[in-house]
Amino acid sequence: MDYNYQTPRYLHVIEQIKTKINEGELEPGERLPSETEFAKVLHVSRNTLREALRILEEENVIIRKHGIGTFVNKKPVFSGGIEELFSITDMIKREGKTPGTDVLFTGYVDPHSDDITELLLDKTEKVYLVKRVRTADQEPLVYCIDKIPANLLSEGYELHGESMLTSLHEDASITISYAKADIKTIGYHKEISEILKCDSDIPLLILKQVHYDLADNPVLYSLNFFRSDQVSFNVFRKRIF
Amino acid sequence: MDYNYQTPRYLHVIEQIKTKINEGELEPGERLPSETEFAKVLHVSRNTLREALRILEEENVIIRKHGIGTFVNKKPVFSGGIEELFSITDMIKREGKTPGTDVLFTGYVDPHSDDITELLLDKTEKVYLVKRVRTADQEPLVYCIDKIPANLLSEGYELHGESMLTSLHEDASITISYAKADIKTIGYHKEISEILKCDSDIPLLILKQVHYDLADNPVLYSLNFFRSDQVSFNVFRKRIF
DNA sequence: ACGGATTTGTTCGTATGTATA
DNA sequence: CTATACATACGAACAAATCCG
Repeated sequence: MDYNYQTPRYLHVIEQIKTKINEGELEPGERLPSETEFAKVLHVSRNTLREALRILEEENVIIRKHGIGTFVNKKPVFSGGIEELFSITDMIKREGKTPGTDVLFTGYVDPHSDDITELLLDKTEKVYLVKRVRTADQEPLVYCIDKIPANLLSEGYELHGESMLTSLHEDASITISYAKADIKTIGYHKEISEILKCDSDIPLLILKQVHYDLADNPVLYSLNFFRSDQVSFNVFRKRIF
Repeated sequence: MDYNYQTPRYLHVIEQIKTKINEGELEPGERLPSETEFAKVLHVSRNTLREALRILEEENVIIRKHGIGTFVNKKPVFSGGIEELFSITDMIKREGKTPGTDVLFTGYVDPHSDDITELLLDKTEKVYLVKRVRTADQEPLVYCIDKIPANLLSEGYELHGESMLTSLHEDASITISYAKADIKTIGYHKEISEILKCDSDIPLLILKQVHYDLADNPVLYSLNFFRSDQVSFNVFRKRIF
């Protein structure tokens, strides 16, 4: 056998499989031929095919199930048109999944330096802090930290329901009109990655937001840590001449 | 000494230092007191201070120089108001840095399956491929892959200058009016991370864009891999009721 | 409840091309 | 040029999970 490594064979296999998916020969959810069979069809060894499948699984194109088979992924990647401010609850519903919430902490705490800067606080003002994990079909999707200046809330305020935006509107008469968002990423966070059941090689997408009410006062500072294998953000960018 | 481990002491130290920076007591570029001196001021051991400094360095808040001192970082983080479509050249200039480009490859190649999908190509149509590293003050900032359908370009087209948007406009009479962008992240890419001189623990921010001309035809498919310690994206999000 | 068939997961051995010192 | 390490490719055997009669 004469080899030609200018482009490795498994990359060709990846291209072939992706093409089959794009052309509809393989449809989302459909099972691929078994590895031995598929290897014959593609004229490569089972190992080479497996190397291609390994990468495609990493890219979330396929899902492999031990003892059952390999399937084309249903593109479940959450994706928001980010210019529109929506709640995470809505984002999950929009994908046809069921949103859930694990509340990890609620209470009034001293503000950090970032909080003071972003929410224009006094050092003496407390903030109402909520830490939650939001799930889609029981799977953890995003870790949320929300902070609200205590003086904007009535004494016994507690978050009700799942959506912070809705709860603030209905229970605290605070209407959020826009937010300034900052999108960043970190590789691994020993606490948060664990909570989201993320491997160390899956980075986290961070959405750091300051929300403003109708009078342009900052009322909610939130940090959302998304599993980056589940989420991407869309933006429509207009050219300004 | 009675200890209180509900929150570790170095976290308090981090807060104190960040507060000093936010309040202007420590200005960007300024040198911090020496570690021994600073430790006395903050009433912690030098070890505790060093743990705090280690984390602040990781967060790009300070820079430590062996034998010289510790300095407040100049917040050189590139940050784009992403709804506005600008060239990377402009983005770098806006930060007051000098843009540079290392061209790694230009030429006509067969399209991949993604290219065919995004640019609505035939399998037979070639694409003009450009791979570049864009630098700011000589430091690599972003790895760019740009693809243009060959049939949109005249025979001898070559990219001139630094900005793809400008070159397309002036040399190929193609005017880009908007783009659909997708923001993702990956943890490590053995080829690209190396080119950008990224450690394995610095993830890459990916801006995947399809650019359209005035007649809504897709004309440019580009992938930008940013060093995530240098870049974040801003978005202004409006609430839609 | 059991066993056999199917399928993916794991590991070994061998060989060849590529890159580096 | 040689030596070495590494990536790529193939084949084969067995383990583990699943399904079905």
